[in-house]
Amino acid sequence: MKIDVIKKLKEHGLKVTPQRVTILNAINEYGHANIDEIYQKAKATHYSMSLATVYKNVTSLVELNLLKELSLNSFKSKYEIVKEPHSHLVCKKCGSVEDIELSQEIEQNAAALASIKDFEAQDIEVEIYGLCRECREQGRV
Amino acid sequence: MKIDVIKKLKEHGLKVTPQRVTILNAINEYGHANIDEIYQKAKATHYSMSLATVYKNVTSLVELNLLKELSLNSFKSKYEIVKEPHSHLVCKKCGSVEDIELSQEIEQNAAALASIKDFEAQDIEVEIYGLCRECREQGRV
DNA sequence: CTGAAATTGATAATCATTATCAAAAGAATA
DNA sequence: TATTCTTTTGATAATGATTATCAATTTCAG
Ligand SMILES: [Mn+2]
Ligand SMILES: [Mn+2]
Ligand SMILES: [Zn+2]
Ligand SMILES: [Zn+2]
Repeated sequence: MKIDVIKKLKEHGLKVTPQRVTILNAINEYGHANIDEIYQKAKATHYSMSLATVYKNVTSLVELNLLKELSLNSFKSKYEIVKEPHSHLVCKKCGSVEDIELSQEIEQNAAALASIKDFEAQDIEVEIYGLCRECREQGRV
Repeated sequence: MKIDVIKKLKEHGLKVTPQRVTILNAINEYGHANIDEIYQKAKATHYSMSLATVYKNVTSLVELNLLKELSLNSFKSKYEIVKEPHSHLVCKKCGSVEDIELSQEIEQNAAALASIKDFEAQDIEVEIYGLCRECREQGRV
């Protein structure tokens, strides 16, 4: 899936720097990537890329809601480009993350329960932890 | 809710030390607590408690599935005593965590979707992020 | 009770993230 | 295109969080 990164940056009032474009493209290629993965891939394209620049940009892009952070048990947070709401399959062994679309009933059920508790629900995170096919096949338990 | 901590420890083959008992009681009182909260409360009961001891015990208790870790966006992980599966309301402002019981449809829906992707689902995490009543009332946006 | 094995507390080492700041680059404007 | 103002970057220092180390202490099975 191709993303018009430059347009996205302008929409959010951020200057279009080659570093930012590279970082967003790196995340987009991975689908879901942690800071180190982003840094490594971005560095391959843009040699002078600094780790501090990756941190700073990822943080501000999350605040601007252009990136979404996935806080995972046992692994460093992964980041993805914000798109339609969806859920994730997370492998406990290798940490891989895959998108899935959970039915909308859940969102509704969740929103209803939240309001009963007088809680203003804003977004729902669903992560299914388990083992991916590759890890099961390789007997990595 | 009272928990028989000593019994739990023995069941999991861990030695019953006053530090462990204190740590588990601290978590139980909070319901959901991060490392620092556990440390502070435990220290109040057991003066010589070391932060390293809290880290070591929490880590091993999570591995033994006696504690569950909640990895949250923007806040340090919180820990809770493992009980029946349930979901959480997480306030983006104050970080408070409250239990809710989502319908079982979700578990089933999730398990079904996971198997389609050839993924062996083990446990599901649902966090609803938003604003708690207290934070809304105090106009903390 | 004893003694082997596990645990603890103190703290050093390591790893992750944020802060600092001078130099470089983006973009608005003339 | 040149000027200027502001943001961003890269290098690295500072801070914060977590893990490792290890001698002393404690648990608990026998
Ligand atoms: Mn995703
Ligand atoms: Mn809970
Ligand atoms: Zn895997
Ligand atoms: Zn709140």
